[in-house]
This record gives sequence, C-alpha cells and structure tokens, in this order.
Amino acid sequence: MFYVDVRSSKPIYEQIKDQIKEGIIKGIFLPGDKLPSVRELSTMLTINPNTVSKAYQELEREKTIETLRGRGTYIVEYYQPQLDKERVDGVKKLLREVVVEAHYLGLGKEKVEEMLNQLYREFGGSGNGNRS
Amino acid sequence: MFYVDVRSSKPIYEQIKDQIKEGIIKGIFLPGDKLPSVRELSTMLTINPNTVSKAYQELEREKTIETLRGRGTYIVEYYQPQLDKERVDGVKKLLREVVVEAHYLGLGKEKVEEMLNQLYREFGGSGNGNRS
Amino acid sequence: MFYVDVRSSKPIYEQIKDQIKEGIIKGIFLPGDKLPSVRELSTMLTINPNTVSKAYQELEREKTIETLRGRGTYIVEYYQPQLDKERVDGVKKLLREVVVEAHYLGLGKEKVEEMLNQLYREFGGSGNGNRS
Amino acid sequence: MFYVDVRSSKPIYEQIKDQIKEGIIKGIFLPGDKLPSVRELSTMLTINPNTVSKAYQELEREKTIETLRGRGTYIVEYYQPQLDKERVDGVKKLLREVVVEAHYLGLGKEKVEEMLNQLYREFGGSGNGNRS
DNA sequence: GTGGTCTAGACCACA
DNA sequence: GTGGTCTAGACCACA
Repeated sequence: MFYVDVRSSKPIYEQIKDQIKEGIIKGIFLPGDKLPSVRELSTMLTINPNTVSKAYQELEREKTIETLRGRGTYIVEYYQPQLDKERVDGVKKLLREVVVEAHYLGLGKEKVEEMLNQLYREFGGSGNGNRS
Repeated sequence: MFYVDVRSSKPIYEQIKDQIKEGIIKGIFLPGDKLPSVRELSTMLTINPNTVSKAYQELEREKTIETLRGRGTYIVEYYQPQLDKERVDGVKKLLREVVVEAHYLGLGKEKVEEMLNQLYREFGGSGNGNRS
Repeated sequence: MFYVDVRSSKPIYEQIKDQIKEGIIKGIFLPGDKLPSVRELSTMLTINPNTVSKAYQELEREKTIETLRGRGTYIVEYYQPQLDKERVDGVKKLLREVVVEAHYLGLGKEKVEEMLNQLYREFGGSGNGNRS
Repeated sequence: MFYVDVRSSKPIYEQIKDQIKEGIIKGIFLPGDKLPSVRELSTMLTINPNTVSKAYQELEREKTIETLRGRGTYIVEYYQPQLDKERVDGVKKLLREVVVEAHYLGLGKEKVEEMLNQLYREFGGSGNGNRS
C-alpha cells in the first residue's frame, strides 16, 4: 500500500501525501476510511514518526484528512474542492514546466496530451473534484 | 529581459534556466545568440555569480547552450532533442502532480486541457522539439 | 442537551465543561439541578467515562458543581465568584490573543466590541457573576 | 526582545509566533525588517532550531513573514488581512471563552471592556488591520 | 550562512 | 493507544 523511495529527491513526507491523495482519487481510500496511525505507518515504512506526522498535518491543513480526538486519522467524508488562487497558479506553473521540458525532450503537444489522457484513464476517467 | 523572484520557492538558478529555455521556444533567443556573461548577468540581477554559473552549467549539460572558450556563451546552433528516459519519466511525474493537484482544486480534465492549450498557444503553436 | 465535536481541536472534557458553564449562565441549568451521572453522560455521548469524569472533577474544583456522596452531582446552590489571580491573568491572555488574531484578520476594535456585545446579549444581558 | 517561558502550557513555537505578531502591531517590527535567522534565534533562546523553524513556517503560511532565498526571513512589506471565515469563527469562540470565564471570576461586562480598552491602548490605539 | 528535511527518541495531554 | 511538542544533531540544496 505505502512505500517510500529514499533515493528520490522528493521529500518522504511529500511522497506520503501524494500516495494518499492519489489513493483517494483511485478509490483505494474511501471517504471515512481510517488511515494507519502515525506510529503504525512509521513502523511500516521504517521511517521516523515525525515524518508521517508532517504528512498528516499538511493533509489535514488541506482538508483532505481529519483527526478525530482519540480515534485516529480519517479520510474526510465530504471533500470540498479548495478554491485557492495561489495553488491554481502553482498548477499552471507546473504545467508550464511540463510543456517546456517536453519540448526539449522532443515531445510534442500530441505526446503530452497522450500522457495526460493516460493519467486520467489511470485515475478512473474522473479527476473532476465534484464527483470524487 | 531576465528577472528573478527571490520570494519564489523555485531556486533562482532554475528560474534562470527556465527563462532561457522559454525564451528559446518563443524565439526571443535564436540559435547562435550570445548570452550575457556570468558576471554581467549576476550583476544585472544582483545575485550570486555562482547561481548564474550553475544555471549555465546545467543548460550546457543539457546541450541547450554552449561555451566557446574565451568567447562567451551561446545558444546552440542545432539543438538535438534529448531522448533521456529519466527526464521523460520526470515529465510524467510532473504531469501526474498537475493532475492530482488539479483534482483537489476542483479542476477537471477539461480545465487542465484548456490550460495546456493556452500554454501551447503562448509558445507559438509549436512546442514540437523537431521544429524549433 | 449535550454534544461533543470530536473534530474540534478543543478537548472533549473542555467542551463538556463549557457547555455546563454556559448552560448555567443562560439559565438552562439552575442552582441545585442534578447533572447526569458520569456513566449516563458518557453513554449518551459515546465517549470515554474518564473524559466526563475529568470535566466534572475540574468543575468541582472550580466550585461550580458539587458531588453528594451516593446521590449524584449537582449545580452548586450558591456560586461564589472565584477571585483567582492566575485565572484572571489567563482571561487577559485569552483576550490578548483575541485582539492580536482579530488584527491579522482585519477586524478592528469596533468589530471586536460588536462581537463582545453580541455575546453578552446571548448570555442574557447579565454576565456579571454577582447576579447569576 | 524575544523570550520563552518553558513553564507555560503554550507551546514555545506559539510563544514565538505571538511575540512576532504582537511586535509587528506595536511597531517594534516594521514591514521589511529582517528577523534573526533560525539559528541565531534558537541560540539566543537556547531552544532547538526546529522549534524556531516551525514558528517561522507557520507565520510564513499566514503571510506575516516571508523568506527571501539565501537572504533570510523578513516581515512582509504589505500585509494583506486574511479573510478566513474559520479563523474568524475561532476568534469568536475565544471571545466566548473569555466572557464565560470572566463571569465565573466575578468580572462583569464593564471589567472585560476595560481589559479590552487597555489592550488596544497597549497596541497603540490601532489594531485595525488596514492601518498597521 | 540560509532554511528544509530527517532521524532517534523523550515526554505529554487526551481518550 | 492517539497525536502534538520538543530536543539534539546530522545532512543537504541554495546563494
């Protein structure tokens, strides 16, 4: 279920965040599902509890998961898509990087669109915040 | 021409790389054009020369620019799209991040495609490495 | 009558304390009224009995309620306002937090005063310990 | 300038946040002022750098301070009051606590208003987010 | 020098 | 058992 790549340049807590966020989109995690406790997950991944904690805290700030007192951490029941102009701008900048980098790798628009379609297929055709 | 945003989370040397790479795609820099020297550019931008140097070195490694000993740094005459599996994988990962983040911001596939089209329009309809 | 929000960052035992204390001010609980037993309340709220116990113990320490051995827990007949310098300092610190936080949310003095007036209206114009 | 009370129940990183936020309101810190580096401040206070880092990161998230790459951390030039409904609700809840607690300490509305006035005097009559 | 990430591990409040 | 805070200290990218 969870894994970490210690060789990756992406911080471990980001890897965990991503896996949870992708897992939700793919339906591997359902609204209301309980996540492993900080200690459990840190043991499973043989990483430090603080690292898991940081991932959970950020996801909680993004309102993707929530902590119920003494009961543990859960996928939120109703995710409310965040209308955050700054984050939308961030996505645009990421996409711009994709386009530029693709260009220098000799990948044209069609190829990028193909990769995009493949991703949406992987995520179950959905990907629309309103229907997850 | 060049600018840096010290508030950005993107490293300054990356910002410089991006500006040169985007400038080439947009035709602002043409093959054979001379770039400012490390010293000139670092003075212009009031940043550390090492930062400019790092940007140039990486672009050189990517064969986007080349340094002629004692004559300065130039946009390469004939850019050969790099078929680097690792970098292609990197682009896919970036795109994956775009899709996931877009989802949580309530942006569906159509919206992402719209952003993509807009970017390709900005870059002159091209974007295909073979025709730049 | 009672409710708990397990999503809240406020400890459950504090939530219970607050509800009882507010209930007294609003006249929902009258001097001499019997409170549900620890067991009853913990069952009603599906929470840990220790949590209810902790709330009752603290209220008892504050002399807001009292336990009659074998007969249950009651709102005290005559509440004697506590002149506890430490707690007064605590209130001042809370109010200071209110003012600072309000500032950063763009809420000026007038707005804070308005919120304060609204609260005193809700609590029945009173709020003076000597008349409750 | 800075101090920490290790006996306080308020986390140290919160104490640091508060001191910076109050310092800005009082004009002790001006827009554009440089804050001590994480290491400097942690040495000054003989606390762990991570604790200072956490305080800075949260203030940065609240857009009160900002990090300039390689230059350090600064008070933002133009603070934009955050219109965050949740945080406003939080302030209301804090104020409600103040009122309830004041009641049980025998402090009436007038006394609370007096404390409020005193705080606004301390903060320079202002306290309006638009004029700081 | 600057902040960011991470580990190992302790201690605490809460339930 | 649950998450939150903190220390001591290492290592890294960036400037």
